[in-house]
Amino acid sequence: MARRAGVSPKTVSNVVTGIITVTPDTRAKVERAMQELSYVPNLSARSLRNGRSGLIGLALPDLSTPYSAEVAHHIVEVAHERGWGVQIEETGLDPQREFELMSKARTNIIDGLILNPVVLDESAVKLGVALPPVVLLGEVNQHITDRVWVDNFAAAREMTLMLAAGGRRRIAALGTTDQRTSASGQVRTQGYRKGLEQAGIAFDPSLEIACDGWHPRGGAEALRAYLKGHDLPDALFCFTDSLAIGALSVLAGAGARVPEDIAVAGFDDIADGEFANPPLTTVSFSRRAMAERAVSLLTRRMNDRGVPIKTGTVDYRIIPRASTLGH
Amino acid sequence: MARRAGVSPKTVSNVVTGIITVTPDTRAKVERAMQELSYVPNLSARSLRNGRSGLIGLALPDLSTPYSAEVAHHIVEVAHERGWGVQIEETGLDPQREFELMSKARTNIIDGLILNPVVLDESAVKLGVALPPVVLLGEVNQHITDRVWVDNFAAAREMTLMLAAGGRRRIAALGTTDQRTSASGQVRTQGYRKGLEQAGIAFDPSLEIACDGWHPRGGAEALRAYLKGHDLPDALFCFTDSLAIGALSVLAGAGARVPEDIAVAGFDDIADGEFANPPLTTVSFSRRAMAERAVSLLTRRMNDRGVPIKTGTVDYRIIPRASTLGH
DNA sequence: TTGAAAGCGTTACCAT
DNA sequence: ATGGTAACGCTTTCAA
Repeated sequence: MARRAGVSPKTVSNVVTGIITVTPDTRAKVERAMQELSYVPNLSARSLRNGRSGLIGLALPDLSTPYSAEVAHHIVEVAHERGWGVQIEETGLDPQREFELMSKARTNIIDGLILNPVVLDESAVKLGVALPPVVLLGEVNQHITDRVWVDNFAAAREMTLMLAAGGRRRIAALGTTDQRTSASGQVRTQGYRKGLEQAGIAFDPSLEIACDGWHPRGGAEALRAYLKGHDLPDALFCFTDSLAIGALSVLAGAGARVPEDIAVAGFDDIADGEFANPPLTTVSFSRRAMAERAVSLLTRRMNDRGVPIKTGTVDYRIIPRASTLGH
Repeated sequence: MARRAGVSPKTVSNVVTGIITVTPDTRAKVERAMQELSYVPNLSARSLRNGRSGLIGLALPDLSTPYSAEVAHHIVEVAHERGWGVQIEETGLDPQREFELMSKARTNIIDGLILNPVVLDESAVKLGVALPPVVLLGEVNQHITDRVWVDNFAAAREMTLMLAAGGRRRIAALGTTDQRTSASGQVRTQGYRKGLEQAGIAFDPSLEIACDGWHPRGGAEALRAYLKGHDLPDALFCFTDSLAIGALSVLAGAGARVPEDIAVAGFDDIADGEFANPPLTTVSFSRRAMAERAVSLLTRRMNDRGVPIKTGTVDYRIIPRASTLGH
C-alpha cells in the first residue's frame, strides 16, 4: 500500500492513470512517495478490477521457423507500440491445441487472440460458441471471425505463370498437401494448377511433390527421394522459402545448376532467401502490414465485440532473383 | 459466480485446484455445474490472491533472427510443459529497454524473467536493486544472478584452431565488436585471438571485420566492402551462422570457391546452416538443454528468492561440414 | 468435509 | 479536488 506513504488511498490511482484532475501539490506528494517506496502498480489487481489485462495472445504453429519468427517479431513490435504485451503459444500441428487456446482466452489472462491456424478449417472454429476476440492469420476457409490474409491462390498462380513465361514446361511443385494438413498448402496447390492451365501446360500429377513439414529438411528429403525415381524438372516451385532452401541444397549436391538446368522459386520472402545461393525468387508480402492489420482488427473487436466481421488483405508481389532468371 | 449454480462458495476452489479432499458426491455436483456454466477460473483474480500469475517473461534482442527464434521456441515449449505461459518482449539493441523489463517484472504480471542481454554488462544489472527472479541467457560479464551460458571463448578458440589445423593461415573474423556492442561478440573475438596465438599465427588486425548487426545483410555488406580493399583471406570465421550465410552469398557472387579458395565457418548451428551452399561448419549447442536449464533455474529462484546464485553450462561441439573441408 | 468471512490492490461511484 | 466505500473472483484461515 503505497498510499500510506503520503496522503490518500486512491488519489494515487488518479495520479498513476493520470486521467482525472489532481492538484499539482498532491501529485508531487504522491509521486515522491511512489519513488521512495519504488511503487509499481499491481497489474493483476488492475486486470481483475477492470477486466482487461493488457495482454494479447499470439498462437503460431512453430515459432522456430523463420516465417513464424518474422510474424511474431512484427506482432510483438506493433503490439508494444500500442501498449499491449504479447503472450506466445505454439500450436504445433495439433488442432486440439488451437481449440484449447481459444478457451484459455476466456480465462481473462489475455484480452484477445491472434491465431495463425495450420489445420483449422470451418469445423474447428465453429465449435467455439462463445468466441473470445480472435483474429485469424492466413488462409482459412471460414468467415466467422476477423482475419488477415494474403491471396495465396493468386500468388501461386502468378508465380507458376511467370515460370512458364520463362520458357519452363516441366514445372514441379514442392510442398503440396491436402486440406487437412494445411489450408495454405492446399490453396497454393490450386493456384499452381490454375497457373499451369492458363499457361496451356498439361497437368502432370507426378510433378507434385508432397513433403513432411515445410522446413528445409522436409524439402530436402522429399526432393532427394523424388529425384531417385524421376527426371529433373526444369522448374521447381517450392511452397515455402524454407523448402526452397532445402531444395537448393539437394540440387547443388546433385550437380544441377540453378537456374540453368532448373529454375527454383519460393514463397514468403524470408530474410535469408535473398542470401541463398543463388538468391531466391519468391512471393513477398509485408509482415509489418500484416501485423498492423491484425492488431488493428483485434483492437477494434476488443473494444466492441459486436462489430461486423472484417477481413484485411495484404498485398503480395513477386520478387524475381537469380534462381529463376534466364534459361 | 459459478458457485451459485450448485452448492458452495469455495468448495469449487477445492475442486478446481484439486488439492484438498472433497467428497466424490460434492465434486461431481460442482463439476457438473462448471460444465453447465462453462466456467473458467479467472486467472487475474487467482494471480492477485496468491501473488503468482503463472506467466514468465522472455526477453530477446530480436525475435526475427533464426537463433532467437529457436531459443524462443524451446523456452516456450519447456515452459508450457511445466505449466507456465510465456510473455515475449524484444529489447532491440536498447539497454534501457532491458532495464525497463526488469522493473516490469515487479509489476506482478510475470513471476520471473529470462533475459538474453546483448549489451548488458555489470553496470546495467547492478542498477536493479530489488531484482525480480531473473535468469540471464548467454555470455554476460556479471555474476549477480543465475545464468545459463555456453563457453563462447573456448568455442571460438577451438574453431580458430581447427581452421588453422586445416592449413589455413590468413584466418579472418567476421562480426567482431567491442564490449559495449555485444558481450558475446567480444568474448568470441578474444577466443579467436587466443586461437591464432596458440596456432602460432601472428595477429593481424586487418583481418578482423566489424559489421553492423549479426544478420545476413550485415555480414554481406561488411564482407563486400572489405573485399574491395583487401585480398581474399583463406578462411573466414563468422561469429554467427546468419553472418556466414550473408558471407557465402557475397563469396559466391565474387566467384570465390568455398572451401577451395576460402573456408567459411559459423557459430550457433541454426537449422538453415546445414542447408547452406555449401553446408556450413559451425559451433553447435543444444537449444533444448539451454531452455531446460534456464527454466529450471528460474523455477528454483521463484520458489525461493534467497537461494544461492547458480550458473548452468551448456556444452558445445564443432560440427565440420563442407564449408571448411579439404583445402 | 464444508461454510463463512476476510483480504489481495485496483478502480468506479458517490459523497464531501 | 479529494476521501470513503464497494466490488472484481479467487484462496486462505478459522469455525462448524
